[in-house]
Amino acid sequence: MKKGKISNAVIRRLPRYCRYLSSLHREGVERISSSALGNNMGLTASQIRQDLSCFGEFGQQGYGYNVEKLYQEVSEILYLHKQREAVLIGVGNLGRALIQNFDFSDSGFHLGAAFDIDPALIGTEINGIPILGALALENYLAEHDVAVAVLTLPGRYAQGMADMLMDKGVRGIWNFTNFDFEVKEEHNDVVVENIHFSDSLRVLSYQIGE
Amino acid sequence: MKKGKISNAVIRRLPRYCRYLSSLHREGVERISSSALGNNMGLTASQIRQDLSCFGEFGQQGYGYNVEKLYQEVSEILYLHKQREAVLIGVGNLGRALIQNFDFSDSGFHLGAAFDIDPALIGTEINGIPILGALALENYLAEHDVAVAVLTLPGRYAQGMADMLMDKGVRGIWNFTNFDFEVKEEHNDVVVENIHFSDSLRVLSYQIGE
DNA sequence: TAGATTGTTAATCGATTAACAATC
DNA sequence: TAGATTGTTAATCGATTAACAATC
Repeated sequence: MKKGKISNAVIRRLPRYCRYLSSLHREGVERISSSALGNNMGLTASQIRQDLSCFGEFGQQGYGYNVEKLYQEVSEILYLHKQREAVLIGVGNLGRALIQNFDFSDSGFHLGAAFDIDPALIGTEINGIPILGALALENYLAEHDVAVAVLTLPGRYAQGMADMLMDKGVRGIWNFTNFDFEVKEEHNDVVVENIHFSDSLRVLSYQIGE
Repeated sequence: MKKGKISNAVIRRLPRYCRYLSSLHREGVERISSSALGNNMGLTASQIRQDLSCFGEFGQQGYGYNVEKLYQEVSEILYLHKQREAVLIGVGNLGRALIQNFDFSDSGFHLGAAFDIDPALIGTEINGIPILGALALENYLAEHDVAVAVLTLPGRYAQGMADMLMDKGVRGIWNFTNFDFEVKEEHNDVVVENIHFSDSLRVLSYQIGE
């Protein structure tokens, strides 16, 4: 798996490849050409070959790609087979939805604990995940190698929480608050992935018009 | 507000401009130059001026942009002042989270009703929004001019539901299922905006590595 | 072998950045 | 007026598409 500098555009397509390949595999499809996959996904064959060639040579002339093998390759490129530690901060409706319905292990993470300030929640479990008090967080971070924190707390707490998490060595933040927090110079190796619901709906609003 | 063909890259930045301008306005900032805004947002001054010039001339030489005015302009470009009708389909954890916590009117929509198949939910209200039975949906769509449907149901129902919605004239679908449904040729004017949680976390997974 | 399809190099297209005359 | 900053045109950079020799 060679890696030069992979462009963001390519990286964002990888999870889609993953999903399509997985669904082809489930349907029992054994092999697929770049052009067939392109038709499926609304991409050009060229683009798919170009994308994949960033990471290696996974196909065979005259044959195409073995679906299962390519799926495995892309999964590994994305590190989906790992089990890095994650915590979730803010057990409101959205936090609870993620704890109950989202499969973290599918994306290479193990959700070890969730944190909240509500005394009624602290000490309980949801879907087998312990809910701990916010005061226990720093200690938890010191004792566990937490790679990623999921931020599902009210936006006004996002900056302070993010600062603390980064100071404590968290390497990635999956941010669901509607706030783009600042990342200090010293933490510019921390990866932030934002899911801004309202930005998404506003793009839809623009496109619908009227 | 002139509009040629606006690129997707530009459109996706508009909601961010909106958020930053709104926060500047709240902080009492009256005017801002493209370079100052660029520093704020991590963009170049050129890019900001280029982006805005797609829609008109909102600045003034030697002065910059009036924050409040520009905010209003961008809001209008995004149609945030409208109140188009929306429905939500699938009142699980995520659906409930959106109904309770998400401000649709902030993005130019009014959430008129939510739909589910759970008899325990049907007939109740959440946050003032009536929860109706799935069987009532077609009738509801016939009687209301529903612009957008929010899909928060299990992925296996996404395709069937999307087909029905598009047949009934819905113009946009905000898709939270982890499934990219097909859009029939006859509906290629329907706008689909996907929020794929797992794609997002997998990008984070890739970037974190190890 | 002939047909299919890859990986890669070259060509094109589009988006970002730089430069600058216009002007507040 | 002098300084600042716009909107826009031109230059650059990067990403997508096309072409094709290599080869299964």
